[in-house]
This record gives sequence, C-alpha cells and structure tokens, in this order.
Amino acid sequence: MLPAAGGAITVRQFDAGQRFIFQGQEILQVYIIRAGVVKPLITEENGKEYILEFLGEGEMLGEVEAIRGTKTICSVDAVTPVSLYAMGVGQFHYFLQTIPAFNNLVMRLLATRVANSSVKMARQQLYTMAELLPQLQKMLAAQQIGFTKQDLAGYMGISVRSLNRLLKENS
Amino acid sequence: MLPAAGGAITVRQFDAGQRFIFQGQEILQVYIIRAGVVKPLITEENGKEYILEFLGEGEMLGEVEAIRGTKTICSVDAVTPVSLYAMGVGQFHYFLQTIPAFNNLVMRLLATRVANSSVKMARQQLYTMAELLPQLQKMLAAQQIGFTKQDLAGYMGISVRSLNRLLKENS
DNA sequence: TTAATCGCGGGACATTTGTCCCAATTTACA
DNA sequence: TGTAAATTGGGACAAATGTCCCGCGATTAA
Repeated sequence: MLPAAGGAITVRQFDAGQRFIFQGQEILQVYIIRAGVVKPLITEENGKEYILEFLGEGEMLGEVEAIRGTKTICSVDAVTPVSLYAMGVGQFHYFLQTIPAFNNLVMRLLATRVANSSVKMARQQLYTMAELLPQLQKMLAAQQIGFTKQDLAGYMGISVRSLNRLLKENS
Repeated sequence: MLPAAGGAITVRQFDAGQRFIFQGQEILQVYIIRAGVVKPLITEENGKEYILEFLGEGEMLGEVEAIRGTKTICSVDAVTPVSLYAMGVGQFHYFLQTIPAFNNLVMRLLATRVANSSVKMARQQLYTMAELLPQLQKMLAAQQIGFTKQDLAGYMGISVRSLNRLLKENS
C-alpha cells in the first residue's frame, strides 16, 4: 500500500495527562492526530511553562523538527485521551518528496501555524489579559473539553492567581 | 532562463522607513530580500503595533499569504534601504511545484519561522522584560543597524517609556 | 530662518500581574 | 474507606508595565 516507505503507519494511544513528546529530545516519529486534543508546551529554565496552542484532529506533530532535523523545541501532553497516526521521520520525508498533495498539505499547515502564532503573539503583547480572556473563553467553549485553570493560565502565559482574579472581575 | 513562469524575477528597492506591504491587502508578489533589513509588524485595533521580527538577506516575504491564499496579516516596513527580488504569486507556486530544491527551501524556512516564533512567544510571556533586554541587546548589536527605541520597544511589545526605564536600571 | 515633527529621557501616578501565603474542595489511589 | 495530592479561590503586598505629561535637542520642511 505504501511503497518503499520501509514501515507501516501505526496507531498509538495515550491517556489524558500523559506526555509523549519531550522537549530537547530527538524526534523519531511524526504524528497526525486521529482523535483527541493535545497541548504542545515549552518549559523555560525558570521552571515556568507556556502552552503554545491546543491541537485536535487532523493536526500534525513533529513536522517542524523532522523538516529541520533538530531536537524538539517543546513537549507535548495529551489533554484528553488521544489516538495518533505515527510514521517514521524517513517515511515523512519520503512522502513529502513523492506525494505532491502531502507536500502541499504540510506546506499549508506550516503557513497557517506561522500566521496563527503571529497573531496570537501580537495580541498577547498588545492587549491586557482582561481584554483577551472573554474571546479565549468563547474559543475554548466551542471545543467541548474541560480545560483546567492551569491550562488556561498556561495558554495565556499568566499565573493561576491572575487568572482567578480576572475571572472574578469579569463576572 | 525561467521557463513557463510568465514573467521575470524583478528587483525592487525601497527607502528606509518606507512601507511596502500593507496589512489586510491582497498580496501580488513574493519577495526575497537581496540586501537590507525589514520589519514585519502587526497593527491591532487599539492602534498599538507589534514587530514580529527583523528579517535580512535571504529571508522571504509574502510566502505565508501566497501559500494560504489569504490577505496579509501584517505590514512590512523597510528599516534600512532594501533591495528585493520579486516574483509573482503564480510564479512562486510554479517554482514550488517544479523545483524540489525551492520547495525544500521554503519548507525549511517556514519550519524555522514556526520554531523561532514559538520560542520568542514563550520567552516573552515567561520572563520579565528586564531579563530579556540584555539578550536582545546582544542580538541586535550583532547586526550593525541602528534600531530606534521605538523599534526595540515594538519588538518587545512594551511602551517606549517602559523601555527607557529598563535601560536606565540596567546600567 | 522658523515652525513642526520626531526621537529621546524621565516624573508622577494608575493599572496589571506576580509572589507568597492559607483554606476549602475535589480527585486520585493505596 | 481514608489519606495524600491536586485543584480552586482569594487576601495582602511587591514588582512590572502603562498612561499621561513635560522638556530637550536634532532633523525636516515650508
């Protein structure tokens, strides 16, 4: 079915809360999310964590590292139980080179990620959290998952204490 | 030299301070920086500006929009006088599809941009500006350009007033 | 030359956010 | 079931940053 790829695409499962990509390590596989939600997060030297985004079905993990040939820049935790399609890095490159539609998909995915993170970055710097919180709540309400305050604060880049304050004022 | 591309690659020049890509508009060309430095920046509805990064020789502009087929998410200003190679969007796509090396270049460029902006985002949220400023100064000193305090503050996402305070304390 | 603008520096005060606590509740698990 | 751990909520204070304002010198344009 998948010629000359030297390995099948497998499915891997992880429990909620489980970490399956570790910041600073080599990446061996590229994943595509089949079901569930995950959170890529960066841990800084001062021990604080920043959640880059929440990713769901159809999103890709590890492509950036596979393309650049670098170690991972962030860890990834399962927020809900997740099911992932996994392919080896070599296989990923093979697909990139031989399947134009796949190449195009990854290209678009990366471009969209650049656009999204640029906008998120600008907003987070130019508005106060009190202004951003309502919009964020709307976004997260759309997905049906119960995010913890920890996650919400981690995504906003503020402490849980500050988040609590905002939630109180904002009501 | 460039078959079936329906147009040559041209060179365009802009003065320091001149804006040549406007947030919210259609993009007609993809640029590669031949010489000089530019700053992509996002203007929010509250009038504030955030400088995403400083880009120099060999960097690309407009690829994200060309790939996604969307309007621009940010404006781009020349920081120094710049010289740009310009190609039409159609030509850009043609190159992507027909020149594997070009495809690979763009792919790497996007991946690197994702990685860089992720790290920048995390740092900006998890450290105080007083901690970040020294590192930033080192980075900017490496490039020989005289950045204005405005630019520096815009890049850090803080007000000029705050930047002044930091510079004073930090001396 | 004379305004007018722009980059720069900083005082005074308000707001936002962090830090360090402690307590109540819920959740996990042995 | 019972205990430990995690989650949540918040008081009190400190630190970081924004806002508004003024003045100074340099550059620009009429």
